[in-house]
Amino acid sequence: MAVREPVRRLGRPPKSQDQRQRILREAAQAMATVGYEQCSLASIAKALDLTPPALYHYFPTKQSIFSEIAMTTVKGIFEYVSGEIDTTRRYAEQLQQMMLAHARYFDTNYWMMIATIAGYGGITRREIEHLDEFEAYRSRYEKLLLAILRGGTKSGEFRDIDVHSIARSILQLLNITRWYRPDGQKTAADFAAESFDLVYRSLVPHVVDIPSTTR
Amino acid sequence: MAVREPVRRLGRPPKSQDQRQRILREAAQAMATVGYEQCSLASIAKALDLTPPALYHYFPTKQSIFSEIAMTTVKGIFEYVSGEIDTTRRYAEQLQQMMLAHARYFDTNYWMMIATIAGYGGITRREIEHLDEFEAYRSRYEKLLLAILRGGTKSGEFRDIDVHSIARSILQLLNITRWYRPDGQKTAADFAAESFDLVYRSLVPHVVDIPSTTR
DNA sequence: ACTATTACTTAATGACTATTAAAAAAGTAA
DNA sequence: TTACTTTTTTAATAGTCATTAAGTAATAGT
Repeated sequence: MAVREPVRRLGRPPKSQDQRQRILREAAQAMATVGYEQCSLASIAKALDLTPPALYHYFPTKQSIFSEIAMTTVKGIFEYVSGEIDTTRRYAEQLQQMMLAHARYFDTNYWMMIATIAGYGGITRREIEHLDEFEAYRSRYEKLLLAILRGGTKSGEFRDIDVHSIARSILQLLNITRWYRPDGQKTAADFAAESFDLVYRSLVPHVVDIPSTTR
Repeated sequence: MAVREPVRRLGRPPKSQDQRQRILREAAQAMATVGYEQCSLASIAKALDLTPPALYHYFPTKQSIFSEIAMTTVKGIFEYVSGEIDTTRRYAEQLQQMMLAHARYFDTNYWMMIATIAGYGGITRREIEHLDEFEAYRSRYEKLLLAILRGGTKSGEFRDIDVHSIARSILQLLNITRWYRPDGQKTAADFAAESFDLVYRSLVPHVVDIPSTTR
């Protein structure tokens, strides 16, 4: 280990809550970048000019850091997006509002979102504290989307669709972790607008011949 | 360490190539299930009734096992899918052939596909041997899709689209690692058929009013 | 039966990691 | 200055993991 220069001492130490937030933000970026398992507490601590045990003053375990990131994110996106939908408007417009709001949250909470998706998603789910609460928010989020799709279908605004199938596709289109980069030309909202365009054109009731399956 | 019962000795040892394949298949499932970093050589070896160092008789490093999985997969899907496209047909049908073939490959090479996507994808790419060759296949695969979309656009079969945007969306829809489970009701081909329906309806040239953006 | 080769084994190594223990430093309030 | 709390440190622990070293058993060719 290289010799460390004397640790920076501010005139007064930052308030506990500030430091907690700094740790969460740094951890989110680290976990998003290299994944939960690969991200060591040492790397997080180093980025904050701390030593690993210092983190234990704020969080009991590494897992609890991730849990807080995931819970904050799933709760945050649900509350933000549901607040952005104007239920007095047409369903198509509600769907647009939802997709764009989702993308805006993605834009402004990029690392937290990626860390959550990367850490939570995948095939086998890691042990997450408050997993049931997490799932509950996720489920409510999906119901929000399903309600819009059902409404539009019943009112005749959309063609007769399998709402679960379409909802799955929409969520898949919105989770653009593979393509979106925060330093790229397009914002997540740009991608979402394209996705909405794709979906909306497909939902409009029109008789269309599908090529016969050639399996 | 628990005492191990005497190691099983087959009448004759399996041929080298068979054992290599067994290792690759077992490793793919392990990596797909828990992720590359979390999957230990010990767990792979144990599932094959071997000890970890035995794997080094067939592969020089853990990374090389993943590399072979990833290369086999990306090469395999490209060759299979490109062979399934009948370029004498209409572009819509070619697109359908491509999407369904992709899904069929997904169905029959499930663990390899998931291991490849999970291990390769994500934000930061791990060091992969022959990364350039891997990328080349991936790029050719995307070009296959772009060619179909461009053809359909120029021939007037599709409306005037941003082919890159649509291609991105289609690939996003096809990589259904979040929803598809091999033990579920629907096959990957079922999901792909739904996705094709969604995309195709959207590509058909029709003037459609998009709700005014409410950003 | 002898030899070379293949396919493994046991045992050890070194690196890394989350976490704990105990103490030092810094800040606050009297 | 003194006592107390908060924050962070150094040092140690216990575990896991990929990888290496060196030897052993089984097989095939002669």
